[in-house]
Amino acid sequence: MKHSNDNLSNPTINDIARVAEVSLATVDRVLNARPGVREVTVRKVNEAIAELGYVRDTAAANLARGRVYNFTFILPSNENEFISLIEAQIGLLARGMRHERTKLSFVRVAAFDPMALATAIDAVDPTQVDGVAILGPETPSVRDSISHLKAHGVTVVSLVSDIPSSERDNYVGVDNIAAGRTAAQLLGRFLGNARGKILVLTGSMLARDHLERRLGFDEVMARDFAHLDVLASLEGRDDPDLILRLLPDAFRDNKDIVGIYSSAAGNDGLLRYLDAHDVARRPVVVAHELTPLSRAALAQGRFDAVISQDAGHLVRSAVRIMRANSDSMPINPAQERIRIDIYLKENMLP
Amino acid sequence: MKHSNDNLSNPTINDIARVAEVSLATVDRVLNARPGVREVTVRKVNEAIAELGYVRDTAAANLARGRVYNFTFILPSNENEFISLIEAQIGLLARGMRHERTKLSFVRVAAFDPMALATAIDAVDPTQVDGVAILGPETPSVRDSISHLKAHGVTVVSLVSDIPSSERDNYVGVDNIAAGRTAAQLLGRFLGNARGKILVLTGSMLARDHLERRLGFDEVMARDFAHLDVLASLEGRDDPDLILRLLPDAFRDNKDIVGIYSSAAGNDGLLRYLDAHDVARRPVVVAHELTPLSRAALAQGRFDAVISQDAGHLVRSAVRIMRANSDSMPINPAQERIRIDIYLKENMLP
DNA sequence: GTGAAAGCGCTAACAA
DNA sequence: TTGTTAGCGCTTTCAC
Repeated sequence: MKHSNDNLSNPTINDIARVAEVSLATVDRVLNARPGVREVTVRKVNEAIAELGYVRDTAAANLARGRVYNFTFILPSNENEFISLIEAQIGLLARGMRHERTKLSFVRVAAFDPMALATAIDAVDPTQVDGVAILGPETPSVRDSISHLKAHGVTVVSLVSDIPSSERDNYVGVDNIAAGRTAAQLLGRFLGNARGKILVLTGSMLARDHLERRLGFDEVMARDFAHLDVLASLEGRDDPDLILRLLPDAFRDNKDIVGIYSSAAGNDGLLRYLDAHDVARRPVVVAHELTPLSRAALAQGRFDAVISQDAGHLVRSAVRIMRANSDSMPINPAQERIRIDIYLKENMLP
Repeated sequence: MKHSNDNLSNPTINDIARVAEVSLATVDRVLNARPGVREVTVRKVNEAIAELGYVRDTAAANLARGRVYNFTFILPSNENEFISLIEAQIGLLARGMRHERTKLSFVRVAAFDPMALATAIDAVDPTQVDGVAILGPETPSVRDSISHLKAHGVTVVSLVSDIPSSERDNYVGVDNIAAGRTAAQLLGRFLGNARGKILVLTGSMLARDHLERRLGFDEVMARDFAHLDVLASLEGRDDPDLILRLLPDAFRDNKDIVGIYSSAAGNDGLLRYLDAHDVARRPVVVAHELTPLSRAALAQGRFDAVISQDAGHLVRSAVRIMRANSDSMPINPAQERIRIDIYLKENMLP
């Protein structure tokens, strides 16, 4: 039982030109919506395109154009292993795509600082850049800057943390509400019938991804694990030192912490605290993003599970989407859906 | 702080020809290792290539060649939701790649039948096909058939279940030992301090993926959960009806089954049994592959976790690898590493 | 408004 | 053994 797909060669603009009885140049003008073609001619060409089922060969088009894609990532500049991972993947992909007419660059701006981010977005030169991927807070100023960019024909995607109220073309990242739900389910199940309090570490109330995680977390905690007492979020601003300073109070005020959900960055602070204060009954810890640090913590049993998203996939996906948008080509949503990865000590591999 | 990557235009064969003081045709001959070029000339050209850091523009090359890639998948023909998912992804990708000079087809052969598989591999016409992806058992006859294919210049990848003793170019699928370890960890943790027996359903002793999963599962069970009693594998041959017939005996002989690891296909049989025999204390169930059935079971709380691998990624990866191999181009191992996905009810999404 | 022709980077006859 | 030339599918001057 064989299934094959035998449409020998696809139609080219030559075929269109012949059927529509016009020249190559005219077909090209219609194809690229260039002005200066009579209505009638446009229709003739479009009919031929429909009739033959023509699809443009993007590779050939880019070759002829000498087109070069220019994409920029705007990332937070704080110390953050996960962001470093993304940065590394950008560099890696950039090397690989130098010979595919695609240039990647990145800028780092102060974290959780909407004005700095807006300024960075405004600094993008629409004549030089085809697409921008933004990782940052969702605020009116950021929305305005994105709007400005869009008005100048730049494609914009939000990365890791969505900015749905803006005119961004796509969001590249996990469903953070579902990620929070997953963390809750894992923590709840791993705790078995233990009772006590759950400490939640977050980054910033400005960060939509952090808020969404908390939302999903609370939902499942309330629904499936009502016997556990979830504390208010500790806002660590992704800063290990700040977290280290915040934790003593939290543990003094709450003697019976049985679980910790570290929903943002700065895990180093948490680990340092736990190591120093060898708590009698080690709490079950679920953290975010597989990085060298969380990987080690997982291996040593200091973290029980890590919810993550693949930095390589994130970057490749963002670039594929920006490229497709630049060419007004469709994307494959299944390929671009970033999965919520769950890592236990056993499946984190090399 | 901006990082950019400014090597304006890349060198072309024209540049090589000029530097090496030869014609375009000669450069092409060297590039494609065609015969009939003097040693000295070859060296001159290669030096120019190295000096200029030339990298061939594959898109342009394929355009000139009119090259069409032809890849075939050989899949088992039993009723199996996961295989159907793969098949669907092949169809989907085939449609998308019709305009990228890539043709995909598939054949289905009897499952767990090395001779049928070998026959199917032998039936591949090396003059028509550039690459073959094989999902099937690892036996001497299969190895020989693969060897024959390789000798005729066809690229071969193993899919889902590896065939490492063969000359296959790559394996596309998860690390099944790690998958088994993960299942054990999940099952063990979810069981808390419950005690009793663990039922393991497998497909066939011929299937390397099934064997590897069992291996990893036993390893972690013995190490971390020695208080649980893991039973011998029940060989269900991925057949729901067979599984349904096997289960009553298993449950009669073992009154205290607290956990089930369904490591292969045929989940429908397991679910039907569990529904019909409403066991007092529902065992914790970890199964493999996210399919419509296992998805529903997760949502309803009949499965506690599902270990999976993304069918779309599997197919895209196999095609990318076969394409790269056909062009003797490097692959990006990070992009091709198939992740062990863990699904709970909370993160399976649409 | 429309068309002819050159050319993007590479390959493949065919000559020499 | 090497070079010349046409052409893959598309874009882009520059004429008409």
